[in-house]
Amino acid sequence: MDRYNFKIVEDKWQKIWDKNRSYSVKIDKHKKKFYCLEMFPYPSGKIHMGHVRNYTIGDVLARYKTLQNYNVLHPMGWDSFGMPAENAARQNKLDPKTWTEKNISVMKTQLKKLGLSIDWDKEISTCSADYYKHQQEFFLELYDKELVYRKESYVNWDPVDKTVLANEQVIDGKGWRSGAIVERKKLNQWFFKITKFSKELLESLDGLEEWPNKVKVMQKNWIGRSYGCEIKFQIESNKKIDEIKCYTTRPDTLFGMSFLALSVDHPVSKFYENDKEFIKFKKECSKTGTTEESIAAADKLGFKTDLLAINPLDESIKVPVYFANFVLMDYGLGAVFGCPAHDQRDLDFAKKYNLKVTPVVRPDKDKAFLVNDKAYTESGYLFNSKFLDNLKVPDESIDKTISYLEENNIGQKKTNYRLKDWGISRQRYWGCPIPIAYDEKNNPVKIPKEMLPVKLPKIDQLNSTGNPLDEMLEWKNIKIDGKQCTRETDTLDTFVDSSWYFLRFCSPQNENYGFDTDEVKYWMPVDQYIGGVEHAILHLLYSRFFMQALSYKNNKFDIKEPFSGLFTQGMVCHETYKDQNNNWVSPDEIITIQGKKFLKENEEPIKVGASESMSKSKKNTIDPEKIIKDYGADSVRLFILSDSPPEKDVQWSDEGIKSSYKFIQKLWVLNQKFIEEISKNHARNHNSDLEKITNKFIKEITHNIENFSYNKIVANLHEIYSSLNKIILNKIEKEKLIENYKKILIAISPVIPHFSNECMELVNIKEKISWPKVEESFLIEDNIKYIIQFNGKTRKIIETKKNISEDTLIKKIKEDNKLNEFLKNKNIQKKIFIPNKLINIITT
RNA sequence: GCCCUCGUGGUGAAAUUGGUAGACACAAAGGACUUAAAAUCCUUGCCGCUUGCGGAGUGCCAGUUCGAGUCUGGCCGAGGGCACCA
Repeated sequence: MDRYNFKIVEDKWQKIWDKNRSYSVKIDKHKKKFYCLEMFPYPSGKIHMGHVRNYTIGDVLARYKTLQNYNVLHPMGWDSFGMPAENAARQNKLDPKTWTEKNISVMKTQLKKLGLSIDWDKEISTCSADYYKHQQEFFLELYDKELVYRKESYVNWDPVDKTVLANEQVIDGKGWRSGAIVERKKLNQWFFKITKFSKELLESLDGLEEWPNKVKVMQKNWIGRSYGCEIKFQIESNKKIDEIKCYTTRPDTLFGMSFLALSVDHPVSKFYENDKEFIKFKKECSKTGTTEESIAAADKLGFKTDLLAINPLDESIKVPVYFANFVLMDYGLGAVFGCPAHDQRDLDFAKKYNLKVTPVVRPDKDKAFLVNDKAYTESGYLFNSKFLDNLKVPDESIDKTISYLEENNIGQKKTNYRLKDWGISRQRYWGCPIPIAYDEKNNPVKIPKEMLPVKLPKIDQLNSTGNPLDEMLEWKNIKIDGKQCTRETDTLDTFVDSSWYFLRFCSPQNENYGFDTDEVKYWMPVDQYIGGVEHAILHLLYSRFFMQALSYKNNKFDIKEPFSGLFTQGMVCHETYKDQNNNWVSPDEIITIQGKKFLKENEEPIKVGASESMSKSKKNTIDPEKIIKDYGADSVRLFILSDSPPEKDVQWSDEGIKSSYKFIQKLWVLNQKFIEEISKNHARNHNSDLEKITNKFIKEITHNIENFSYNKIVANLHEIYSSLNKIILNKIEKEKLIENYKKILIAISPVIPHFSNECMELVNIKEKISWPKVEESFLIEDNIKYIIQFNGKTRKIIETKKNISEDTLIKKIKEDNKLNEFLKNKNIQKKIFIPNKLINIITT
């Protein structure tokens, strides 16, 4: 028998699919559509195992849906703007474009070797002007709808690299690349008004039934809605301040107020901008502003003003006003009233500055209650609160207090969101230029539509620091309507690129606009989106915002949610290895002798560490290209799906991939047995279990694909192999054998497409294939396995005819030598009889 | 601190509505074939007594039930998210 030569077979089928453009699709209104999308890759150089897993999961689904006669859109593109290209360009002294394009071509070849059913005619790349031209139009569209604005805001500034850093690029207060201490710098930045849609983005999460709950919860928390109240405080002062407004979720604790705290950036701070002590205090506050943990752990600091705030519920109570380091300007109103008894931060602050602690909520109505070191935040009843006394906290107390405040024009009910507007300016070269210029008075001017795209100027070599666009005077200076202007040199955050690419895939060549309305109407929304959970908030929230923004004031576009189904896959992990000096060692440098691992070089023993997600720094990566070369794409696909459910992490192992490879070889042997068997001319049997086995398999595999239980599909493959292998030489009727074998080959084709296509060709399946239907009639069992329990313990499983009566079953039990023993000298107290399943006999 | 998820053999995991716990694999051990090795095939979760059978068993402790991996409450542990959000 021949061995299965995956090299020849896989290459052959990939060429056929390419040549026939087998996966190119067009709108077909007679067919149901299915849009299957995996998060597109950043072209960093080579594909990694994470990509392999992501795209295999998507490909199984796309192939399955195609076999179910859906019109399947399964495209691929490149998220090709971004920092790694700039960094690589700086290091290697070349143009980011050259580097990016080279990577794309390498990775495209690699992806093709995985045998993915991708419509390559729809390939897009976000760094191409054909793509970002439309993004610039969208920017201007949102600008016209007042969903884009410019304001001064603080950024993380790396003074050495002269660039803005994202929060996650600041490690312990230092730039990740330069190591310089990051400064807080105020810059003019462009923002998308994502907060305008806070309510919609939050509330429509409930309609996303095919999203993982985890992701919805994360987005909910991120948007962070709270219900509360704005309260006006009259101020006693010699300055021109008459009132300060605070936001609170606990207006019912107002009688417990003992101070008012303001953010150092609060408008009132302008009265203190010449106060030396205040300037010193403000500086002190900004020092503790780097990592989030340090903020949380930081001491409460305050600066006492000469102002007094009047309690609006009792004008005789006057409390001091402080600036405090724990009050944030960009949440609520940048001012809070302090109620130490019922808020831990306020209590810490009050202790430090010797302020009054007046409890106003107590757990029991009539018992005395004191607060010592721990603020009381539980439910209870109001006291020390005059006319509010005895209200139930929080059920009555909050609403009643708000009503009172509203009636007396002191406060107003208010819903607040934690979500902040999306800052989209990046002081970077390799990104989409913002289509704006500034006139002589520095007012922003839109670049007219006919002057789009604003192309990124070519660059031979990036300097080591800063944004080269700043220095390109020829490019920067531009005349708009005869007026001399200067271009915006910031580029857009690359998350903007990925916020609408799924629309572009519907009509990637459309020139007039980012997408063709008919195409988008047909294909959108994405039925199944698949990617890593690390994008749970940013990318997925931004994309949802983009749909809100496009449909806002636009009657031609009404897609509010881009992804109706979402699946977040786990990571690919591998054991980690260290040598005797605790240096990371890569799996290729190791040999295994009798289950123990040694360094190839000098046979020094290796310390085996925990399995962790593959990363270059831990040297535990496995190169998919090499694995495909050694074992073939089908083996890799099979292994990456086996063992762990796709939403969990999977352990890569050498043994595992080898066993997948062997399994495909076994299937090949089986295929040869089949060919030989049908060529024989011997007498054949009428009866066989083949239909039962096949239909059970089809039923299970269908159920498992529908539920993303891909690890179970692999188990199904092993099971069908084993059952088929047992009966294939049983002289089954030829037609029956062929028909069932064909169904099996089709059902395994989404997972191992090259192999099954080759087999189908060899066994002469030529007609158009589609997903086999389960014929339930074959699954009806005549015999039933009865579980026989005594006192809840299973003692035996006996096979009987279907639908026998309880009495008949009892009779059978009494006839059974073993079971009879359990009835000897016992009284039957009770019987639980579940027809065709189980009997539980309770004896005493 | 708050929120979410998860605890099943040596390992990754199955168990669709509460009804045979450990499917399917990996590893290890033993066996078969072989002059030998590789490859292949078979057996093996634990504790007891020779096949067979019995007992315990799904992080821990209770509860509901004829019956709990699955449902309820409490505790312990791991992972993830948010974090001075008023």
